[in-house]
Amino acid sequence: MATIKKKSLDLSTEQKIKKAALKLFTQKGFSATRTRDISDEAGINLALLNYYFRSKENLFQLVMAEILQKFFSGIIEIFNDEATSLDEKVNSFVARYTALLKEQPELPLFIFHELRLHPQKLASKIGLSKVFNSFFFKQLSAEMDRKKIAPIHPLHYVLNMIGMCVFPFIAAPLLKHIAGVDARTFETIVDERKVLVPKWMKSILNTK
Amino acid sequence: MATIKKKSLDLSTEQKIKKAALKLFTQKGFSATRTRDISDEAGINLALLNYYFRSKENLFQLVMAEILQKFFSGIIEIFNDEATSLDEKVNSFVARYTALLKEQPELPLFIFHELRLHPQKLASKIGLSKVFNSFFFKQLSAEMDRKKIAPIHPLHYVLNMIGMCVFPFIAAPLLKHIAGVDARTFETIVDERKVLVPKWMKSILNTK
DNA sequence: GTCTATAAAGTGATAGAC
DNA sequence: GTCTATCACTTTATAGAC
Repeated sequence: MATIKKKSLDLSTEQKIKKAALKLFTQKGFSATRTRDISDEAGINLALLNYYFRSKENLFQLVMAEILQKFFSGIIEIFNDEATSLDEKVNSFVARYTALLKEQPELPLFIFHELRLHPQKLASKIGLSKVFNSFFFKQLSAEMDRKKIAPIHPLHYVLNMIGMCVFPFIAAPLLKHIAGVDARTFETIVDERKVLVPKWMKSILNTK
Repeated sequence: MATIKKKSLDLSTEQKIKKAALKLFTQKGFSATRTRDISDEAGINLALLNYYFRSKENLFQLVMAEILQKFFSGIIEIFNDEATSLDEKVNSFVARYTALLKEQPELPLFIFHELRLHPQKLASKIGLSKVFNSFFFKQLSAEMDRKKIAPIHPLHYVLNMIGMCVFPFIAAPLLKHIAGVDARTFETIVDERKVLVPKWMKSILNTK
């Protein structure tokens, strides 16, 4: 009992602040989030936020770095795996990102929103240079060669795959609050897509 | 020469403010936009903003109403046209929204972002109740009946169609500033999709 | 490390002259 | 209608006691 693992109830002050910041930044974005909101959410004093992180901006950068790392590392990893087929990569991608997004549904809207406001500042935190000459792209080219159909720019394929996984979560507020889709139906849809998206991606490769 | 049409250079003060507000709100969102930014952009005095629109909030509501109307009226219109086939509707939708988004690429990210923050406040401004029993949905059901394949929830189909058009513009900051896709390539991709998306939508209907 | 109090700057809005 | 000046309030950040 000398050293016990940290429970969610007894986080360090620093961790409490980061957790609260993660939640509020992703929900409301950088500009709409007040440092007081964060300190309240964390259940600590406002001054402690600056004691630990110096500034709101600095706290944001730290949280953002973790989020971007978490969000994009999966793509690199899957795309560069030389042991898996194209189909397997699509399956992995869809399964992994659907799971991630069910856990943190606000992530895509948050990331793309902030990315638009500060593209330069965040660019250094994302290593995506390896994507375009990844093993995935080679496999994709080979597959299009093998078929008799007219090849498409690989970007089309990636946009479709990512978009099909991510867009439902971007459109979720619209679906739920305006189109009247209930939470139950939304979850069913998302789950069905884990099977459907890979099928559609195959049929896209066969479209002439 | 007595009455001449308004040129973009001699807009009324009220119009100048609305134009500036539209630009800045869509670029940065409500929270990150300062009323001073708007007055500067419009080339007028800050006090005039409140003289004409009473408050930032009020100006936002007005601008937002126009944006939402512009963005969603097209869907209703196309979906309820009983004179066109399913394929024609998809073609119309893709052509119309691609053109709209090439003109105002920030629209989707802005709309979905604000929609998430104030779903209730904006819900009344969007009439989407008619979508789910639209003629489009009836045609879609009929088409899936006619084919021998297992039918999918119509929401899958709509999410794919809208997502395939809209997602490239949501991902644009990522593509341009992080993945290194130049503006020229991006435009080519978007233009190619005007032809490709309808094809893919057909093949999705044939996927078993 | 944590708190209270407060400084310093930003931001929406208005009064009042022209 | 348009401007300058300014108010009232919010928000980030820090100083200093404990």
